[in-house]
Amino acid sequence: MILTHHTTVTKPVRRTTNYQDGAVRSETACQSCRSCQHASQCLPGLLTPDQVQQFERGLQRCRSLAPGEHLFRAGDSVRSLYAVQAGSLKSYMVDNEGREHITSFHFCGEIMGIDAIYPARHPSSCIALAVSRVCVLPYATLTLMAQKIPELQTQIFRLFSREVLGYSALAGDFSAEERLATFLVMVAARQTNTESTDLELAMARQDIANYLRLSPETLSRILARFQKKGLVKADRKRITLLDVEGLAERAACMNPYARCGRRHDVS
Amino acid sequence: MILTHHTTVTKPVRRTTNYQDGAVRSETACQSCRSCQHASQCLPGLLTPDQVQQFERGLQRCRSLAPGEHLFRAGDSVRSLYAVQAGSLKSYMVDNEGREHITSFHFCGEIMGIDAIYPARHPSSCIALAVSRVCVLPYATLTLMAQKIPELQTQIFRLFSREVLGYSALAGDFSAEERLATFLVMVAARQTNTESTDLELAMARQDIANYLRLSPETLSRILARFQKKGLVKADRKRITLLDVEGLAERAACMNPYARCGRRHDVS
DNA sequence: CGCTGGGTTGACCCGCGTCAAGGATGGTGG
DNA sequence: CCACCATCCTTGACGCGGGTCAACCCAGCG
Repeated sequence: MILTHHTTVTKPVRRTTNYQDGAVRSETACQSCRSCQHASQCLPGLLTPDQVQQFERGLQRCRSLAPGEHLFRAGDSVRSLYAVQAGSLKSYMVDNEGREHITSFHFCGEIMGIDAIYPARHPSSCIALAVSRVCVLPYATLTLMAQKIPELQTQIFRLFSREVLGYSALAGDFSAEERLATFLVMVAARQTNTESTDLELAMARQDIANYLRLSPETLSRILARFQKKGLVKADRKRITLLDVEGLAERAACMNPYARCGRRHDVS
Repeated sequence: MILTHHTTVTKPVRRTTNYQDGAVRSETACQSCRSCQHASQCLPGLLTPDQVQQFERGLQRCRSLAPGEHLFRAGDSVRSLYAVQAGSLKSYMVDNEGREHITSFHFCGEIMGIDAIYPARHPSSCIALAVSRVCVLPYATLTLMAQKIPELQTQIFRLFSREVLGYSALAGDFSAEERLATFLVMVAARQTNTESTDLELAMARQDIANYLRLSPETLSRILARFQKKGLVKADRKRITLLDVEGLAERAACMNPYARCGRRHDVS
């Protein structure tokens, strides 16, 4: 599965717009959800073809980003949520010590900006890791449509829930090895349209380490250990999961995308 | 601010119901949202009095829980979400090593069960820390009402967003001291109806430590350190924040409930 | 070529966990 | 009312996992 800019990012009629903030952004007419291979994991996931059409009428714009380009920055007011159509991005916050904390990565079919709704401002910044394209989902339009299309509302709830779930998987007190294993298994599970265990990660080791609360050195060492044990094969940004079962074991089964679902009791 | 069972938990007409699973639960007619002091932080937050009345008609039941009683368990299917009306609860997951991981605490006015929507089963268990009462929000009813009352839908989105926000605050790579400071400041901020910095925590040190990914011993030591520095006064479960400003500094300003909102840029 | 920036590896060290002992508190029964 | 016990919390001694620092490697690129 390809996550980097090698993903087919077709570029339809482009126009540039001058925004209030002085930025010049490249936006294009929106791709049809019906032709989008990630639609089933995304907002239109539960909609009938008619409803998809109705949904699409509300979405006018997409936005293309170069690697390193910001989609939004912490402090920006929320006009829109965004869905990843191609490429991948990361959200991060900078604390008052100046340290960067990556809070999540965003892959195809995932929604960005959910954390901004409550405070009405983006608490985190979002930046493209590779050439990416995102669907712009004006928040006002989105809520209106969710009002009219029950299945859309349902799917929004589901995707918000998925977001919460993603956080809780790595929130616990796990060892470095467990966190990395969880990360690998989860990223593989989040790939749409493929059961492939061949990951082409767009982010740098540094970013993965930061996200997993590890130093790059530790990440490197553990990856080497996994490789020695035959769990993965890592060649720069291409990581192949050779033993998903073994990784899932090490992940302490905290991957909510593949949760076993059995009951756990505690006194 | 009182978080334990000392909170006034009035007990209206009670009835017991035999459920499919064999459990006998104590449920009572629902308290009116209009008489609930946490309503403004909760689902009815944005509703007009008329809409609140409409909303209340959809909610029939409350449920009372004794300390240590489960509201739901991991693996249960989702019939309802829940709102905390009195008391406090914790959500936890047990990994396949048998270790418990507390994913969040729930205080008055907060919604529980959000993480269960996507997988349609509860990934986590939820247990009362003190005598508590929760409003039962049948999921089907809730979505229907959100369809009819736009402001309710908006508030649901906001509260889901708040949930995401809560996770991201502690997700980063922070020191033990920073995490504890963040926790204290956030818990204080989450108290409804009071600006008090006097917390009566319902959970044991053990639980706080687990939630913060610390050993109880480390938690104890850091609390002692904070006390020595005059930041807090801790007497068993009663913790008084003496220097919120100083705590917020140490929290690395990652408290999303009191976020400064200034722009942070990274290369 | 040499430069640059990311990735890896090794040596060392520190923060926090672990283990163990010793309080404090509260519940229970006599 | 006190004796007893269980549970929770605190404190100290020590060890380990993972961070830090530094050197080196390696690919890509001008």
